[in-house]
Amino acid sequence: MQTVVGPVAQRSRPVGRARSTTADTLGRIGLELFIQRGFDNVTVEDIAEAAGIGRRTFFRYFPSKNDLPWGDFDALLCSMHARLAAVPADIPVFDALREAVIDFNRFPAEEIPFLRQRMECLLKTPTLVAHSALRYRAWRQVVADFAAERLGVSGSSHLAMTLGQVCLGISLSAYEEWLEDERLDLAELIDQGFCDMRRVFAG
Amino acid sequence: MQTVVGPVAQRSRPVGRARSTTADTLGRIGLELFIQRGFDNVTVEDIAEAAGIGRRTFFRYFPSKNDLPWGDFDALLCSMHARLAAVPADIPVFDALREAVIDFNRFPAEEIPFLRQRMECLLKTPTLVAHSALRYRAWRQVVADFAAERLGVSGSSHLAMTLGQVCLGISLSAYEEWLEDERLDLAELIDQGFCDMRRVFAG
DNA sequence: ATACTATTGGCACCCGGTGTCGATGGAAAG
DNA sequence: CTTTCCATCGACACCGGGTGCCAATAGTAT
Repeated sequence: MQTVVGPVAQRSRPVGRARSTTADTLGRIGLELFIQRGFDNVTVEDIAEAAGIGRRTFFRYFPSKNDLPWGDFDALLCSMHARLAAVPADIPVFDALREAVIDFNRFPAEEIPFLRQRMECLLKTPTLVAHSALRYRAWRQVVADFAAERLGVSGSSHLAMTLGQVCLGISLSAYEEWLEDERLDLAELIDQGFCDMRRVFAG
Repeated sequence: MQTVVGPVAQRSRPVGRARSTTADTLGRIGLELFIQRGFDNVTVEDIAEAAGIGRRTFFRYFPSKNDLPWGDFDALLCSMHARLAAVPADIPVFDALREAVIDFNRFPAEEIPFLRQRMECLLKTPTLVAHSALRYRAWRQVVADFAAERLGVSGSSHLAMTLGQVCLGISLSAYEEWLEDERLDLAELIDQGFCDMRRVFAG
């Protein structure tokens, strides 16, 4: 289940022709174009041309045009996994999830403007909204596995999977709200989402 | 935001050439093929041929191949809206949502086998999982609008949108579990999802 | 018979994505 | 320096989904 890499992963073996670019630079070039012209108004050929490579080669760095904006999703998954693992064992599950999700979505101030653009692209382009559903699946599983362990159930149990779905829902809702107003703070919105759900669900 | 219709909607005006099929029959023919051969192994041309129409005409009944399996989604939306409206005003929001979501997903026994096949197709075909994300948006909004009214906030407020996301998450999780075991009851799974979330979130 | 009109379906075309295969260019071995 | 090796590259052909265009079709109304 590889996300983004480049031909045959990055073995440091220096044999064969050198790669002509990296997934990272290709990703930046593509995202730049998406932000400027809109995802649907940029063809893969446009990106390839801007990067000075062939159209065919693009698909050796990204499995699809849709996969470009998320970049290295596996890294995000690892990040989320790490946040969850870092939560002390004596914290209740609700708080553990809340803390981890908030922490996962904390970014240094200088990255915020770029994050806004990236998420604007990801959450307002129908094609990408759809495609992202496939990526979210893996993220939910990371949450589900954690919740399962804490609650003493299987990682594929209904309870664990539902918690994964709910955490994702709270995150997405926070992002959508966040995109509506420059002044809002993402972490606060996520926290508010968790607390709102606690309030409504507790009656 | 039309989903499925057919050329120029169904005005009963009997002028011009008669339509050669309906979205409903076309949908049944297509779904049958998807279930038999798998979504990715059926081309639009296959469906058109099986229905005795041209490929071009298919796209006048469904905006895309992906839209076929959901059928008349607007009808589902209306159904969900009706369930929510039918819940007495003195019921707490949590219970109102739970009741409505459960009721929305209640089907007569004879439809269950077919529903299983349809949902199997919708939830296990990556292309359709992705595309469905676009449809879910409208469903969540129906939930959000209801929650907003009950809670005295705007339909686009963060709280209302989050409740929409969470209800959807609980539903999807229940469906995935349901598909794993023939003997499970969908309504019970959804109920369990709501109660589990109440339990975990209340601490 | 004629006029009118919505639907149809064929055609050309765009774009994303894939299989194939020869060309490329760089490191290591002779 | 030349040869060998080989991963990457890029061109080409091809497939399938989706769209604009337009003439042909098949009904009703006059």
